Amino acid sequence: MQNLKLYNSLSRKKEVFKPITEGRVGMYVCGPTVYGDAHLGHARPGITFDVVFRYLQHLGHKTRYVRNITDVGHLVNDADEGEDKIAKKARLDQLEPMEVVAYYTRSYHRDMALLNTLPPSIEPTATGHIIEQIQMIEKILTNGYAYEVDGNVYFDVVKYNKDHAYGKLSGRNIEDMISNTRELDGQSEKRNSVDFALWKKASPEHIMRWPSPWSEGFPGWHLECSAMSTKYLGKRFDIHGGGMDLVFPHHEAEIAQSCASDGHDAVNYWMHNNMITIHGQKMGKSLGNFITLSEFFTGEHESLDQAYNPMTIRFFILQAHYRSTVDFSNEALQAAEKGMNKLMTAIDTLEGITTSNESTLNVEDYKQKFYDAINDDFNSPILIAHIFDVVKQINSIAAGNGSLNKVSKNDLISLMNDFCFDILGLKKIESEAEHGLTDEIMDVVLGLRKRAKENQDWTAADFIRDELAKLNITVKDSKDGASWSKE
RNA sequence: GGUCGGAUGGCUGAGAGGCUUAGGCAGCGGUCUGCAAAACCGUCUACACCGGUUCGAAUCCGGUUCCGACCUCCA
Repeated sequence: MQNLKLYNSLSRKKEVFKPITEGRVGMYVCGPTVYGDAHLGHARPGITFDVVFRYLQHLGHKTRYVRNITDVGHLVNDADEGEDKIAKKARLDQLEPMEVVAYYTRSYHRDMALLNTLPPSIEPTATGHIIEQIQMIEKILTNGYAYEVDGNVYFDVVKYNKDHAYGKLSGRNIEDMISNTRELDGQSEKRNSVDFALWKKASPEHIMRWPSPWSEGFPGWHLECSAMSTKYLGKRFDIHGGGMDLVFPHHEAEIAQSCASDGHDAVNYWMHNNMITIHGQKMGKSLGNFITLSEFFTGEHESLDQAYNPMTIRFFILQAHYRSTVDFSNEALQAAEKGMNKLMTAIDTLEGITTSNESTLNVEDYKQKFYDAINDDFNSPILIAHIFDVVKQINSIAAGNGSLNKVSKNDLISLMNDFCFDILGLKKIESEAEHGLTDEIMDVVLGLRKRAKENQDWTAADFIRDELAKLNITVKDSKDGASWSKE
């Protein structure tokens, strides 16, 4: 049994992970608001928690991974009245709100699949859980931690803070917040500036609306995650994840809602991934400095020198620890691309190594190092460093400096498969458009070149290689003959 | 202003009191090769600044400067 430690944002310490129920893990991660194409920033939690999900399963935990799709409820700040982000986008595009939602949900799924993230076990939508949200509001009202004003329901943060600690996740105290929060128009009906909406009455022109005991309207910003995590994972569950930018107010509000409704915290471990930066600044929707994932995949963006394979993006993100920022640059991405190719080539090389009786490589040592790295709060950069030690060993052995016996070779293959493919979720970049005949044609071409070389006709041999290079086909000569690879 | 985090070699990114010169990319020298490519062997550049604690500090403490995140929607 492996001793997994993870950093809990709530305690600000690494803690040994212990599931509430032996052998089973519940994990909730905040998903996207589907009103635009996913950008590089969305890839971070997608990949971070994909590795968590994969590793928990690798350890034998039956894991339920819930990631929501927010298709209602977040308000745009520049609207006079709280206007729904998706409703606004819909009106701009002259579309039905659900049309916008469906379009961007598909786009998100496509990008996440290209990044080789496993689909979550359950992917609930906010609009599909209006009833659950209303029920939760009723419970909070009954418990006295919310109040209604003119069809709107607000969470009473000040009252809640008397009985529970509001702000414990983000390290804030309520007095500072009250004195620091500026008064905005239209908030006068709240008892305190720190209170937040659980239910909002829809203005006449507002498109997305549902009936409720208080008004025709829509649920507040933070409620969906509380309602849906409770529904699918229970009143107590193991891990809640999301981006660091959600710590306040979103996750703080979630804690308050759960506690106000059920009397205790719902989450045992809070995990937060850090941001991706560009020129040292957070890449984000509001700053407008984001590059979408599909732009990365096609290379169609003025800041990009080239197109990047989704696996390059994945590897790039995994080369940094999830709690550190990663700075985007073409240089960094190109370095990741080369490193990734080197790793994949070495895995192919390993399969082809001829075994001998002796083994100069101790697989168990590396196995232990691999597990130690991933167990230490998912330290993927350290894990990758160890993996590259193995890459070096593989290449050394292939070059004749060392040997591998049959058992070690098989162990090493399965170790590399487990960690590179199953846990880190990398996959080989499949060559595009296999026509079936390609291999045969290349055999003919390389056969011609071989004959030219035998005749010492270097001009012809180099011509063939150069022309193939123009098609992004690299020819490598070795003692056993020539091999080729695309891109 | 409040809360929190960061500053590491050409780039990127780990580490967190003494043996990691982490790792990747780039550079340099060599081996191999008809020449390349790949690979192998070897190798250079580092811990923002100033004090302090310690036998010993990139790592702990205090201060300084700079940067970032959150406090409005954000992954």
